[in-house]
Amino acid sequence: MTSFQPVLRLFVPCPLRKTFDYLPPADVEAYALAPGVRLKIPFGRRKLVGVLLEVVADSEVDRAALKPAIEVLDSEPLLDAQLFQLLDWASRYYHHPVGEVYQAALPVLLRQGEAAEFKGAVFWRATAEGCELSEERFKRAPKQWQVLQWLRRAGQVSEFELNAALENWRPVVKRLAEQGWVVSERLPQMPVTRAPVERPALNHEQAQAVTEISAGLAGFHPFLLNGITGSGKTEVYLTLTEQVIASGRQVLVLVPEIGLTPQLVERFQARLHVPIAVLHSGLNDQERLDAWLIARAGTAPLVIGTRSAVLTPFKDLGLVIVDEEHDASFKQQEGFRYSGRDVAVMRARLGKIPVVLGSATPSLETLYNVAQGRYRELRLTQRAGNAVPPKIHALDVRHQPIQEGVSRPLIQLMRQHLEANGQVLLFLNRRGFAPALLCHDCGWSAECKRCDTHMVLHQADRRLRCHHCLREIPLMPACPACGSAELRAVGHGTERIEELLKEQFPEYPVCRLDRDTTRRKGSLDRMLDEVRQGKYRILIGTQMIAKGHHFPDVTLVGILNAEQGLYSADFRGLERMAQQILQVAGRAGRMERPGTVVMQTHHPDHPLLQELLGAGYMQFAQTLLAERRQAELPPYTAIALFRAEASRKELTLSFLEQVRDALRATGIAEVLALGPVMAPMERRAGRYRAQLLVQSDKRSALHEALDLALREVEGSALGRKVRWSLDVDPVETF
DNA sequence: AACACTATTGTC
DNA sequence: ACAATAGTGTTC
Repeated sequence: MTSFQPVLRLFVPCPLRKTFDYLPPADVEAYALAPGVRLKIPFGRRKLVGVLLEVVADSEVDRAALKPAIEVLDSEPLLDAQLFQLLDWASRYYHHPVGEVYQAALPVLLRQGEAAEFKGAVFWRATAEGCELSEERFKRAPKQWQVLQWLRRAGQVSEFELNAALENWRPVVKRLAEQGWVVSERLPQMPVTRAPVERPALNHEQAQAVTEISAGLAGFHPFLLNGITGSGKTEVYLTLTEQVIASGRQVLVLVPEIGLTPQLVERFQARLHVPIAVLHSGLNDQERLDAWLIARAGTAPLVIGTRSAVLTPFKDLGLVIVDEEHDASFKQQEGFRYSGRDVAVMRARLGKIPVVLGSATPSLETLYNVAQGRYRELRLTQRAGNAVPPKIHALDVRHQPIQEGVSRPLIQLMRQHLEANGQVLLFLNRRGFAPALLCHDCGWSAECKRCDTHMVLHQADRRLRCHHCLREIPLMPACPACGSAELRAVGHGTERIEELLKEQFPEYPVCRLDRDTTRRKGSLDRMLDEVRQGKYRILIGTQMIAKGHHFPDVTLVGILNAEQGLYSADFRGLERMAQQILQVAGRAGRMERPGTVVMQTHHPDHPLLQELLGAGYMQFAQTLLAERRQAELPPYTAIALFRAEASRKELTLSFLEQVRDALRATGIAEVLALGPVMAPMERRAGRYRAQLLVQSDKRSALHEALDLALREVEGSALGRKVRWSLDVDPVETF
């Protein structure tokens, strides 16, 4: 029997590597439907929202097995042809089920079938009563006063602007609204900020960079903007963004996940008189949908966002900027494991527009692309105002009395700087009080029951925590093995250093910045403000302080344990260490007085460390690249990693052996399957973890082998018992 | 993944 | 005898 009714081919949000065919809903003319519209469909016993890929004359599936879709949800396609191309590429490149890739491109509310309709922006304004209040009333509520002043000054402020400028402003505004001092209304138009702007003059290098990039605005041109901290990369972004927006096109700025560097957003806001859509993790579903919709409609000429913003639809995208391109947080670490940076480059290629990758410490991948002539490098080597970049000194701590992780010479140096009225910043990438608890009498140590790791002592709340599975138990008064009371904290975390510093420098207030002290929303911002206002003189923190934020009054930076990167099991350990050291070093000082940066080390003679501190990052990176070439590691080869975990060790291993055998059975000689090996931390959260490394010097061969092997492995019985994933271009190899 | 169906073990 | 539950199969 033949039927002339056409068939709808859909992407369905489920982890199967295929599309699904449906009949059109009753009374719907299939050929009138454009690819990119959503449909509600029955799927098994559930109802899901799928995205139309195409309308086809016939299905390979038996027609009798086709179900009709329930309803069409959109009159216009949500995703355009170019985004289709991008998502299709991403699903093939990362070997991730298409349906889930499409899902990742839609805001939650659209996945749930909500209407894709922008209902207008919510504006807040001060009431007559609110306008009469004086600062007196807000002695105990400075945040409320700040917001109220802003609303009074601006007349009305949209939630987009509030989102962009303030973290966690909702409770503050809610308080004001309860008092009847502010009210909100929904207006159909988008906000436009006013306020005069100053444009600082560009130095020669900045101007050169702008000229070169804007000469390439009409086509795909990838650039590396390689600029040391303080060299004014942002000014280049701003100038380019102004140009592109003036020409009527949109700009996408991607930033790593670091509270979205409010400072960066502020600078864009102060400069551009246009609505900005900000996309970050702090938005609720409605806010996220609104931002997505105004980007798609073109109402927001500028979109600033983290990783997932690279999948946002645009009306007319003219430029992509990826700030801090080396940052590992551009790589999604679960599910659809894409790299926001790499997808951004592909997006620019498909859109025939330039992409600017900015960094003070570019990734080896990007430097390699420059060396290959694929990316054009633009360097910014001068700090604004002719400031000198800080020199990093290695402080030999061998044979030095080390008190709680801070050596005596460093303590003395701190005292000098504090007495000279400077602020001091210490960097230690380990939170908690001590990374281990040991019984001095019998040698027992506190291990996590579910992971192969020590429990970390958190002294302040007298608990032991596992930083890998989040399990926690109260601190025991005596050794559970021998009953001795001699339990000793071994090693140092930020909490312990804080305690030491308070003891050593009772006259100087100490601030600790780590995940434990900034758990509450907005508290990081508040503490950073207090630091900048000089409320604290000594700052101790984890990598949280290394990114984005700048502390002009800091004159001394002490790096306590960065050298552990020298022993990292991960092949990116050294690269990461170098980037971290330079990022931390760049936090200090202002133009007139560059900061002193001191790094404690047991290996002052280590050739790599000497090269980094002496010759600088670029030279160091060349050495690392040579090593990578020797070891046949990325960027000289392409790698992918199969990870597996299961409650039984043999299960994970035999699954990965099956994958390995499937890879070998493809007969593709250029592809090597290495392993499986157990993860460095074999057991985590009670499950055994292992991995299989797949490597090839031909990326196409790697993809082909992965495709074939996946087909083999996917339906296997073992594959269902084991939790597994495939990570193409992994940034973390465990 | 989410859900349902089937075989299996545990419990009164 | 029945229920909690581990193992399997299916999704146009």
